[in-house]
Amino acid sequence: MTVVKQSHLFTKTRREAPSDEVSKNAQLLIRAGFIHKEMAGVYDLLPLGLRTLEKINTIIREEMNAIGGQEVFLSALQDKALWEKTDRWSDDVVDNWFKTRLKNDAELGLGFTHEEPLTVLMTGHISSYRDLPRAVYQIQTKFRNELRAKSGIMRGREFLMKDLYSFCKNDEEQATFYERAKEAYTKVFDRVGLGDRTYLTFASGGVFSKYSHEFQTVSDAGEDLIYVDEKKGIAINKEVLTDEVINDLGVTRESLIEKSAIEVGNIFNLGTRFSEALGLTYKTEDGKTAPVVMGSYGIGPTRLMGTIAEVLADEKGLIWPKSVAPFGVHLIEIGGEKADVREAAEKLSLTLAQKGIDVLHDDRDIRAGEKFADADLIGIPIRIVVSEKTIATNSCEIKMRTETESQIVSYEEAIDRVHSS
RNA sequence: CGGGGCGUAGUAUACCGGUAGUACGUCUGGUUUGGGACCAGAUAGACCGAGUUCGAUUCUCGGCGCCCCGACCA
Repeated sequence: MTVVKQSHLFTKTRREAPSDEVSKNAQLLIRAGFIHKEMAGVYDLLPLGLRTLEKINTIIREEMNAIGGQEVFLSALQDKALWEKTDRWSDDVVDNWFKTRLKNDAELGLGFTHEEPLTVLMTGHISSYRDLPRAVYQIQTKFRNELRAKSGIMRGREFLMKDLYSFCKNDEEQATFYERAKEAYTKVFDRVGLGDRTYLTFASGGVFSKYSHEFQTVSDAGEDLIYVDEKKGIAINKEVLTDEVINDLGVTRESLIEKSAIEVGNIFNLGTRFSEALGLTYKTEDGKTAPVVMGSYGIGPTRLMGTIAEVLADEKGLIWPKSVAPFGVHLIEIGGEKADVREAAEKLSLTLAQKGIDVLHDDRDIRAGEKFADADLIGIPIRIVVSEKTIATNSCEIKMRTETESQIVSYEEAIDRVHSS
Protein backbone atom coordinates (compact mmCIF):
# COMPACT_ATOMS: atom_id res chain seq x y z
CA MET A 1 0.00 0.00 0.00
CA THR A 2 1.07 3.53 -0.52
CA VAL A 3 1.96 6.67 1.34
CA VAL A 4 0.91 9.92 -0.26
CA LYS A 5 2.43 13.13 1.03
CA GLN A 6 -0.17 15.81 1.33
CA SER A 7 2.28 18.45 0.11
CA HIS A 8 2.37 16.47 -3.12
CA LEU A 9 -1.40 16.21 -3.53
CA PHE A 10 -2.43 18.89 -6.00
CA THR A 11 -5.93 19.32 -4.71
CA LYS A 12 -6.56 21.93 -2.07
CA THR A 13 -9.32 22.19 0.44
CA ARG A 14 -11.52 25.25 0.54
CA ARG A 15 -12.93 27.06 3.50
CA GLU A 16 -16.13 28.11 1.85
CA ALA A 17 -18.59 26.22 -0.23
CA PRO A 18 -19.07 27.44 -3.79
CA SER A 19 -22.07 29.69 -4.27
CA ASP A 20 -23.64 27.54 -6.95
CA GLU A 21 -24.03 24.42 -4.85
CA VAL A 22 -26.71 23.91 -2.26
CA SER A 23 -26.62 20.19 -1.73
CA LYS A 24 -24.50 19.00 1.14
CA ASN A 25 -22.79 16.22 -0.78
CA ALA A 26 -21.50 18.53 -3.50
CA GLN A 27 -20.53 21.28 -1.08
CA LEU A 28 -18.47 18.93 1.06
CA LEU A 29 -16.96 16.96 -1.79
CA ILE A 30 -15.90 20.17 -3.50
CA ARG A 31 -14.59 21.79 -0.34
CA ALA A 32 -12.62 18.69 0.56
CA GLY A 33 -11.15 18.45 -2.94
CA PHE A 34 -12.79 15.20 -4.06
CA ILE A 35 -14.59 16.55 -7.09
CA HIS A 36 -14.67 19.56 -9.38
CA LYS A 37 -17.74 20.90 -11.07
CA GLU A 38 -17.56 21.35 -14.82
CA MET A 39 -21.14 22.45 -15.30
CA ALA A 40 -24.57 21.63 -13.93
CA GLY A 41 -24.79 17.89 -13.44
CA VAL A 42 -21.25 17.23 -14.66
CA TYR A 43 -18.39 16.65 -12.27
CA ASP A 44 -14.73 15.68 -12.48
CA LEU A 45 -13.14 13.33 -10.02
CA LEU A 46 -9.94 14.51 -8.35
CA PRO A 47 -7.38 12.20 -6.72
CA LEU A 48 -9.20 11.83 -3.41
CA GLY A 49 -12.55 11.37 -5.11
CA LEU A 50 -11.17 8.86 -7.57
CA ARG A 51 -9.61 6.81 -4.78
CA THR A 52 -12.93 6.70 -2.96
CA LEU A 53 -14.81 5.82 -6.10
CA GLU A 54 -12.39 3.03 -6.88
CA LYS A 55 -12.93 1.59 -3.41
CA ILE A 56 -16.66 1.60 -4.06
CA ASN A 57 -16.16 0.03 -7.47
CA THR A 58 -13.98 -2.68 -6.00
CA ILE A 59 -16.67 -3.65 -3.53
CA ILE A 60 -19.26 -3.72 -6.27
CA ARG A 61 -16.99 -5.80 -8.49
CA GLU A 62 -16.35 -8.31 -5.74
CA GLU A 63 -20.04 -8.80 -5.12
CA MET A 64 -20.91 -8.98 -8.80
CA ASN A 65 -18.13 -11.48 -9.42
CA ALA A 66 -19.36 -13.51 -6.46
CA ILE A 67 -22.68 -14.14 -8.22
CA GLY A 68 -20.97 -15.07 -11.44
CA GLY A 69 -20.81 -11.67 -13.06
CA GLN A 70 -18.26 -11.20 -15.82
CA GLU A 71 -17.02 -7.70 -16.46
CA VAL A 72 -17.07 -6.02 -19.85
CA PHE A 73 -16.90 -2.46 -21.07
CA LEU A 74 -19.31 -1.52 -23.81
CA SER A 75 -19.14 1.57 -25.96
CA ALA A 76 -20.84 4.80 -25.07
CA LEU A 77 -21.66 5.57 -28.71
CA GLN A 78 -24.83 3.86 -29.79
CA ASP A 79 -26.22 2.87 -33.16
CA LYS A 80 -29.61 4.41 -33.87
CA ALA A 81 -30.85 1.41 -35.89
CA LEU A 82 -30.37 -0.88 -32.92
CA TRP A 83 -32.50 1.21 -30.62
CA GLU A 84 -35.21 1.59 -33.21
CA LYS A 85 -35.70 -2.18 -33.06
CA THR A 86 -36.85 -1.91 -29.45
CA ASP A 87 -38.63 1.40 -30.01
CA ARG A 88 -36.38 3.27 -27.65
CA TRP A 89 -34.80 5.72 -30.08
CA SER A 90 -37.58 8.25 -30.46
CA ASP A 91 -37.43 11.28 -28.17
CA ASP A 92 -41.12 10.72 -27.58
CA VAL A 93 -40.32 7.44 -25.89
CA VAL A 94 -37.00 8.21 -24.24
CA ASP A 95 -36.69 11.89 -23.49
CA ASN A 96 -33.20 11.96 -22.04
CA TRP A 97 -31.07 10.90 -24.99
CA PHE A 98 -27.96 12.76 -25.89
CA LYS A 99 -27.81 12.43 -29.64
CA THR A 100 -25.06 13.41 -32.02
CA ARG A 101 -23.98 12.83 -35.60
CA LEU A 102 -21.11 11.34 -37.53
CA LYS A 103 -19.35 13.40 -40.22
CA ASN A 104 -21.47 11.56 -42.77
CA ASP A 105 -24.56 12.77 -40.94
CA ALA A 106 -25.54 9.39 -39.48
CA GLU A 107 -27.25 9.79 -36.13
CA LEU A 108 -25.76 8.30 -32.98
CA GLY A 109 -26.72 8.29 -29.34
CA LEU A 110 -24.70 8.33 -26.15
CA GLY A 111 -25.77 5.37 -24.08
CA PHE A 112 -28.09 6.01 -21.14
CA THR A 113 -28.34 2.26 -20.51
CA HIS A 114 -27.08 -0.81 -22.36
CA GLU A 115 -29.76 -3.47 -22.72
CA GLU A 116 -29.84 -3.23 -26.51
CA PRO A 117 -26.14 -3.45 -27.40
CA LEU A 118 -25.42 -6.14 -24.83
CA THR A 119 -28.38 -8.26 -25.91
CA VAL A 120 -27.19 -8.16 -29.48
CA LEU A 121 -23.62 -8.82 -28.42
CA MET A 122 -24.75 -11.91 -26.54
CA THR A 123 -26.49 -13.35 -29.59
CA GLY A 124 -23.01 -14.32 -30.72
CA HIS A 125 -22.23 -16.02 -27.42
CA ILE A 126 -25.45 -17.64 -26.31
CA SER A 127 -26.93 -20.30 -28.54
CA SER A 128 -27.61 -23.32 -26.34
CA TYR A 129 -29.11 -24.06 -22.96
CA ARG A 130 -25.53 -25.04 -22.13
CA ASP A 131 -24.56 -21.39 -22.44
CA LEU A 132 -27.01 -20.33 -19.74
CA PRO A 133 -27.23 -18.73 -17.31
CA ARG A 134 -24.89 -15.81 -17.87
CA ALA A 135 -24.37 -12.57 -15.97
CA VAL A 136 -22.47 -9.72 -17.56
CA TYR A 137 -21.76 -6.33 -16.09
CA GLN A 138 -19.80 -3.16 -16.60
CA ILE A 139 -18.94 0.00 -14.75
CA GLN A 140 -19.37 2.64 -17.35
CA THR A 141 -20.17 6.26 -17.98
CA LYS A 142 -23.80 6.87 -18.76
CA PHE A 143 -25.22 9.97 -20.38
CA ARG A 144 -28.69 11.22 -19.59
CA ASN A 145 -29.94 14.53 -20.84
CA GLU A 146 -31.81 15.35 -17.66
CA LEU A 147 -34.20 18.23 -17.92
CA ARG A 148 -32.97 19.28 -14.57
CA ALA A 149 -29.75 18.19 -12.96
CA LYS A 150 -29.94 18.50 -9.21
CA SER A 151 -28.70 17.50 -5.81
CA GLY A 152 -25.02 17.84 -6.66
CA ILE A 153 -23.43 14.58 -7.67
CA MET A 154 -26.67 12.65 -7.08
CA ARG A 155 -28.39 13.36 -10.34
CA GLY A 156 -25.97 14.22 -13.05
CA ARG A 157 -26.08 14.24 -16.82
CA GLU A 158 -22.90 12.19 -17.03
CA PHE A 159 -22.32 9.65 -14.33
CA LEU A 160 -20.90 6.27 -13.57
CA MET A 161 -23.19 3.27 -13.53
CA LYS A 162 -22.65 -0.36 -12.74
CA ASP A 163 -25.14 -2.24 -14.84
CA LEU A 164 -25.39 -5.99 -14.74
CA TYR A 165 -27.60 -8.02 -17.03
CA SER A 166 -28.62 -11.59 -16.46
CA PHE A 167 -29.46 -14.10 -19.19
CA CYS A 168 -31.44 -17.14 -18.15
CA LYS A 169 -33.28 -20.08 -19.66
CA ASN A 170 -36.65 -19.39 -18.12
CA ASP A 171 -38.51 -17.47 -15.45
CA GLU A 172 -37.51 -19.88 -12.69
CA GLU A 173 -33.83 -19.59 -13.42
CA GLN A 174 -34.21 -15.84 -13.68
CA ALA A 175 -36.04 -15.71 -10.37
CA THR A 176 -33.24 -17.63 -8.71
CA PHE A 177 -30.62 -15.31 -10.08
CA TYR A 178 -32.71 -12.31 -9.13
CA GLU A 179 -32.69 -13.44 -5.50
CA ARG A 180 -28.95 -13.85 -5.56
CA ALA A 181 -28.55 -10.39 -7.06
CA LYS A 182 -30.78 -9.00 -4.37
CA GLU A 183 -28.53 -10.51 -1.71
CA ALA A 184 -25.41 -9.24 -3.47
CA TYR A 185 -26.89 -5.75 -3.50
CA THR A 186 -27.63 -5.93 0.19
CA LYS A 187 -23.99 -6.88 0.77
CA VAL A 188 -22.76 -3.96 -1.30
CA PHE A 189 -24.75 -1.43 0.71
CA ASP A 190 -23.72 -3.07 3.97
CA ARG A 191 -20.08 -2.94 2.99
CA VAL A 192 -20.10 0.73 2.00
CA GLY A 193 -21.59 1.63 5.35
CA LEU A 194 -25.17 2.34 4.37
CA GLY A 195 -26.73 -0.96 5.36
CA ASP A 196 -28.56 0.19 8.44
CA ARG A 197 -30.43 2.90 6.59
CA THR A 198 -30.92 1.29 3.19
CA TYR A 199 -34.20 -0.51 2.58
CA LEU A 200 -35.22 -3.04 0.04
CA THR A 201 -38.10 -1.17 -1.54
CA PHE A 202 -40.91 -2.45 -3.69
CA ALA A 203 -41.37 -0.38 -6.80
CA SER A 204 -43.11 -0.51 -10.11
CA GLY A 205 -42.25 -3.68 -11.96
CA GLY A 206 -43.09 -2.67 -15.49
CA VAL A 207 -44.55 -5.11 -17.93
CA PHE A 208 -43.02 -8.42 -16.98
CA SER A 209 -43.27 -8.66 -13.24
CA LYS A 210 -45.37 -7.28 -10.51
CA TYR A 211 -42.55 -5.49 -8.74
CA SER A 212 -39.06 -4.33 -9.23
CA HIS A 213 -36.87 -3.65 -6.25
CA GLU A 214 -35.13 -0.48 -5.38
CA PHE A 215 -32.56 -0.01 -2.70
CA GLN A 216 -33.42 3.23 -0.97
CA THR A 217 -31.16 4.98 1.51
CA VAL A 218 -33.08 7.10 3.95
CA SER A 219 -31.97 10.74 3.73
CA ASP A 220 -33.63 14.11 3.79
CA ALA A 221 -31.79 14.80 0.57
CA GLY A 222 -33.60 11.99 -1.19
CA GLU A 223 -35.86 12.55 -4.15
CA ASP A 224 -38.10 9.58 -3.49
CA LEU A 225 -40.77 9.06 -0.90
CA ILE A 226 -40.91 5.59 0.58
CA TYR A 227 -43.04 3.95 3.23
CA VAL A 228 -40.95 1.93 5.61
CA ASP A 229 -41.97 -0.98 7.78
CA GLU A 230 -39.08 -0.96 10.20
CA LYS A 231 -39.91 -4.30 11.80
CA LYS A 232 -39.83 -6.12 8.50
CA GLY A 233 -37.02 -4.00 7.14
CA ILE A 234 -38.79 -3.38 3.88
CA ALA A 235 -40.29 -0.37 2.21
CA ILE A 236 -42.73 0.55 -0.51
CA ASN A 237 -42.14 3.31 -2.99
CA LYS A 238 -44.92 5.89 -2.94
CA GLU A 239 -45.50 5.32 -6.65
CA VAL A 240 -46.88 1.81 -5.97
CA LEU A 241 -48.45 2.33 -2.58
CA THR A 242 -51.86 0.70 -2.96
CA ASP A 243 -53.99 -1.54 -0.78
CA GLU A 244 -53.12 -4.44 -3.03
CA VAL A 245 -49.41 -3.94 -2.51
CA ILE A 246 -49.84 -3.50 1.20
CA ASN A 247 -51.74 -6.78 1.32
CA ASP A 248 -49.20 -8.56 -0.86
CA LEU A 249 -46.40 -7.63 1.47
CA GLY A 250 -48.26 -8.43 4.63
CA VAL A 251 -47.90 -5.03 6.17
CA THR A 252 -50.47 -2.53 7.34
CA ARG A 253 -50.84 1.15 6.67
CA GLU A 254 -50.31 1.83 10.34
CA SER A 255 -46.92 0.14 10.34
CA LEU A 256 -45.62 2.29 7.50
CA ILE A 257 -43.62 5.42 8.09
CA GLU A 258 -43.04 7.90 5.30
CA LYS A 259 -39.42 8.80 4.65
CA SER A 260 -37.38 10.58 2.01
CA ALA A 261 -34.81 8.35 0.45
CA ILE A 262 -32.13 8.19 -2.21
CA GLU A 263 -32.41 5.43 -4.77
CA VAL A 264 -28.99 3.83 -4.71
CA GLY A 265 -29.85 0.70 -6.60
CA ASN A 266 -32.56 -0.83 -8.75
CA ILE A 267 -33.05 -4.39 -9.93
CA PHE A 268 -35.76 -5.64 -12.23
CA ASN A 269 -36.85 -8.46 -14.45
CA LEU A 270 -36.86 -7.73 -18.15
CA GLY A 271 -38.57 -10.91 -19.27
CA THR A 272 -38.08 -11.46 -22.97
CA ARG A 273 -38.72 -7.92 -24.10
CA PHE A 274 -35.19 -7.37 -25.38
CA SER A 275 -34.31 -10.92 -26.34
CA GLU A 276 -37.39 -11.22 -28.53
CA ALA A 277 -36.96 -7.85 -30.16
CA LEU A 278 -33.30 -8.44 -30.88
CA GLY A 279 -33.26 -12.16 -31.58
CA LEU A 280 -31.45 -13.49 -28.54
CA THR A 281 -32.63 -17.12 -28.51
CA TYR A 282 -31.19 -20.49 -27.56
CA LYS A 283 -31.85 -24.15 -28.21
CA THR A 284 -33.46 -26.02 -25.36
CA GLU A 285 -32.56 -29.55 -24.32
CA ASP A 286 -35.23 -30.90 -26.64
CA GLY A 287 -34.08 -28.85 -29.59
CA LYS A 288 -36.65 -26.10 -29.49
CA THR A 289 -35.84 -22.40 -29.94
CA ALA A 290 -36.67 -20.18 -26.98
CA PRO A 291 -36.03 -16.57 -26.10
CA VAL A 292 -33.58 -15.82 -23.30
CA VAL A 293 -35.11 -14.40 -20.11
CA MET A 294 -33.29 -11.32 -18.89
CA GLY A 295 -32.88 -9.15 -15.84
CA SER A 296 -31.17 -5.85 -15.24
CA TYR A 297 -29.43 -4.60 -12.11
CA GLY A 298 -28.07 -1.07 -11.60
CA ILE A 299 -26.03 0.80 -9.06
CA GLY A 300 -24.63 4.28 -9.58
CA PRO A 301 -21.20 4.39 -7.96
CA THR A 302 -20.94 8.17 -8.18
CA ARG A 303 -24.37 8.55 -6.70
CA LEU A 304 -23.42 6.06 -4.03
CA MET A 305 -20.37 8.16 -3.19
CA GLY A 306 -22.57 11.23 -2.96
CA THR A 307 -25.02 9.37 -0.76
CA ILE A 308 -22.31 8.27 1.65
CA ALA A 309 -21.00 11.83 1.76
CA GLU A 310 -24.47 13.21 2.29
CA VAL A 311 -25.63 10.77 4.91
CA LEU A 312 -22.55 10.23 7.04
CA ALA A 313 -21.07 13.73 7.23
CA ASP A 314 -21.13 15.94 10.29
CA GLU A 315 -20.75 19.68 10.70
CA LYS A 316 -16.98 19.45 10.35
CA GLY A 317 -16.93 17.54 7.13
CA LEU A 318 -16.99 14.15 5.50
CA ILE A 319 -16.89 10.86 7.38
CA TRP A 320 -15.89 7.88 5.26
CA PRO A 321 -16.35 4.33 6.42
CA LYS A 322 -13.06 2.45 6.36
CA SER A 323 -14.23 0.38 3.41
CA VAL A 324 -14.43 3.31 1.02
CA ALA A 325 -12.15 5.93 2.56
CA PRO A 326 -9.52 7.29 0.18
CA PHE A 327 -6.88 6.43 2.79
CA GLY A 328 -6.93 4.27 5.87
CA VAL A 329 -4.97 6.66 8.03
CA HIS A 330 -4.43 10.40 7.97
CA LEU A 331 -1.04 10.84 9.58
CA ILE A 332 -0.41 14.37 10.72
CA GLU A 333 2.99 15.59 11.74
CA ILE A 334 3.20 18.70 13.84
CA GLY A 335 6.52 20.46 13.83
CA GLY A 336 7.84 18.64 10.81
CA GLU A 337 10.66 21.13 10.37
CA LYS A 338 12.35 19.25 13.19
CA ALA A 339 14.17 16.36 11.61
CA ASP A 340 13.30 13.88 14.32
CA VAL A 341 9.57 14.59 14.03
CA ARG A 342 9.66 14.22 10.27
CA GLU A 343 11.65 11.04 10.60
CA ALA A 344 9.24 9.52 13.10
CA ALA A 345 6.27 10.40 10.90
CA GLU A 346 7.85 8.92 7.82
CA LYS A 347 8.86 5.79 9.64
CA LEU A 348 5.39 5.26 11.03
CA SER A 349 3.71 5.88 7.69
CA LEU A 350 6.02 3.37 6.01
CA THR A 351 5.33 0.80 8.67
CA LEU A 352 1.61 1.27 8.21
CA ALA A 353 1.98 1.00 4.46
CA GLN A 354 3.90 -2.24 4.82
CA LYS A 355 0.99 -3.57 6.85
CA GLY A 356 -1.37 -2.83 4.01
CA ILE A 357 -2.67 0.58 5.01
CA ASP A 358 -2.92 3.53 2.64
CA VAL A 359 -1.59 6.58 4.43
CA LEU A 360 -2.08 10.25 3.69
CA HIS A 361 0.86 11.96 5.39
CA ASP A 362 0.25 15.62 6.10
CA ASP A 363 3.77 16.96 5.82
CA ARG A 364 2.72 20.49 4.96
CA ASP A 365 4.34 23.41 6.69
CA ILE A 366 1.18 24.92 8.08
CA ARG A 367 -0.27 25.34 11.51
CA ALA A 368 -1.73 22.46 13.44
CA GLY A 369 -5.21 23.91 13.46
CA GLU A 370 -5.40 23.97 9.70
CA LYS A 371 -4.23 20.38 9.51
CA PHE A 372 -6.87 19.26 11.97
CA ALA A 373 -9.58 21.18 10.18
CA ASP A 374 -8.55 19.68 6.85
CA ALA A 375 -8.42 16.20 8.35
CA ASP A 376 -11.95 16.61 9.67
CA LEU A 377 -13.11 17.93 6.31
CA ILE A 378 -11.52 15.13 4.27
CA GLY A 379 -12.91 12.52 6.62
CA ILE A 380 -10.35 9.73 6.69
CA PRO A 381 -11.51 7.39 9.46
CA ILE A 382 -8.35 7.34 11.59
CA ARG A 383 -6.14 10.29 12.45
CA ILE A 384 -2.70 9.79 13.90
CA VAL A 385 -0.62 12.72 15.14
CA VAL A 386 3.14 12.70 15.52
CA SER A 387 4.74 15.71 17.17
CA GLU A 388 7.70 16.69 19.28
CA LYS A 389 5.58 15.97 22.30
CA THR A 390 4.73 12.44 21.24
CA ILE A 391 8.15 11.38 19.99
CA ALA A 392 9.63 12.29 23.36
CA THR A 393 7.78 9.27 24.74
CA ASN A 394 8.00 7.12 21.61
CA SER A 395 4.28 7.42 21.11
CA CYS A 396 1.66 9.02 18.92
CA GLU A 397 -1.91 10.21 19.17
CA ILE A 398 -4.75 8.32 17.62
CA LYS A 399 -8.32 9.43 17.09
CA MET A 400 -11.20 8.11 15.08
CA ARG A 401 -12.91 10.68 12.88
CA THR A 402 -16.12 10.06 14.80
CA GLU A 403 -14.51 10.67 18.19
CA THR A 404 -13.66 13.97 19.77
CA GLU A 405 -10.83 12.95 22.10
CA SER A 406 -7.55 11.49 20.97
CA GLN A 407 -5.49 9.00 22.92
CA ILE A 408 -1.76 8.74 23.34
CA VAL A 409 -0.52 5.27 22.54
CA SER A 410 2.68 3.51 21.55
CA TYR A 411 3.40 3.03 17.85
CA GLU A 412 2.70 -0.66 18.22
CA GLU A 413 -0.65 -0.07 19.77
CA ALA A 414 -1.53 2.52 17.15
CA ILE A 415 -0.80 -0.03 14.44
CA ASP A 416 -2.87 -2.61 16.29
CA ARG A 417 -5.77 -0.25 16.56
CA VAL A 418 -5.60 0.63 12.90
CA HIS A 419 -5.82 -3.04 12.14
CA SER A 420 -8.62 -3.84 14.52
CA SER A 421 -10.77 -0.84 13.67
C1' C B 1 -40.63 20.84 -20.01
C1' G B 2 -43.99 24.42 -16.59
C1' G B 3 -43.04 27.88 -12.61
C1' G B 4 -39.75 30.94 -9.56
C1' G B 5 -35.08 33.25 -8.18
C1' C B 6 -30.31 35.00 -9.48
C1' G B 7 -25.65 36.50 -12.45
C1' U B 8 -20.00 42.44 -9.56
C1' A B 9 -12.89 38.61 -7.46
C1' G B 10 -12.70 31.87 -4.89
C1' U B 11 -16.62 33.62 -0.91
C1' A B 12 -19.83 37.56 1.16
C1' U B 13 -20.97 42.18 -0.29
C1' A B 14 -20.74 48.06 -1.51
C1' C B 15 -21.27 52.00 -4.92
C1' C B 16 -22.53 54.13 -9.43
C1' G B 17 -25.09 56.63 -16.38
C1' G B 18 -18.42 59.12 -15.93
C1' U B 19 -14.75 52.34 -16.35
C1' A B 20 -15.32 49.37 -9.22
C1' G B 21 -14.37 49.55 -3.07
C1' U B 22 -14.27 46.62 1.48
C1' A B 23 -13.84 42.03 4.24
C1' C B 24 -12.58 37.05 4.18
C1' G B 25 -9.92 33.61 1.00
C1' U B 26 -5.64 32.72 -2.10
C1' C B 27 -0.25 33.76 -3.09
C1' U B 28 4.81 35.76 -1.37
C1' G B 29 8.00 37.18 2.69
C1' G B 30 8.68 37.58 7.90
C1' U B 31 7.39 36.51 12.99
C1' U B 32 4.94 32.33 14.82
C1' U B 33 3.61 27.08 15.70
C1' G B 34 -1.42 21.61 19.20
C1' G B 35 -7.85 23.49 16.51
C1' G B 36 -8.01 27.85 10.49
C1' A B 37 -2.32 33.20 14.58
C1' C B 38 -0.12 38.05 13.52
C1' C B 39 2.43 41.82 10.37
C1' A B 40 3.68 43.48 5.48
C1' G B 41 3.11 43.08 0.35
C1' A B 42 0.63 40.98 -3.77
C1' U B 43 -3.19 38.52 -6.71
C1' A B 44 -8.00 38.58 -8.51
C1' G B 45 -14.06 40.96 -10.63
C1' A B 46 -18.94 43.64 -13.62
C1' C B 47 -21.63 36.31 -17.89
C1' C B 48 -21.87 37.33 -23.44
C1' G B 49 -23.88 40.22 -27.50
C1' A B 50 -26.75 44.10 -29.55
C1' G B 51 -29.26 48.73 -28.71
C1' U B 52 -29.93 53.75 -26.32
C1' U B 53 -26.10 57.38 -24.87
C1' C B 54 -20.68 61.78 -25.71
C1' G B 55 -19.99 57.70 -22.22
C1' A B 56 -23.24 51.41 -19.98
C1' U B 57 -21.23 47.28 -14.72
C1' U B 58 -25.57 50.51 -14.17
C1' C B 59 -31.06 51.53 -18.74
C1' U B 60 -33.56 48.30 -22.86
C1' C B 61 -33.67 43.81 -25.72
C1' G B 62 -31.71 39.07 -26.89
C1' G B 63 -28.72 35.06 -25.63
C1' C B 64 -26.00 32.09 -22.16
C1' G B 65 -25.28 30.25 -17.35
C1' C B 66 -26.42 28.84 -12.21
C1' C B 67 -29.86 27.54 -8.25
C1' C B 68 -34.72 26.13 -6.32
C1' C B 69 -40.05 23.98 -6.69
C1' G B 70 -42.83 20.81 -9.80
C1' A B 71 -43.04 17.26 -13.80
C1' C B 72 -39.86 13.44 -15.54
C1' C B 73 -36.51 9.61 -13.98
C1' A B 74 -35.59 0.74 -17.22
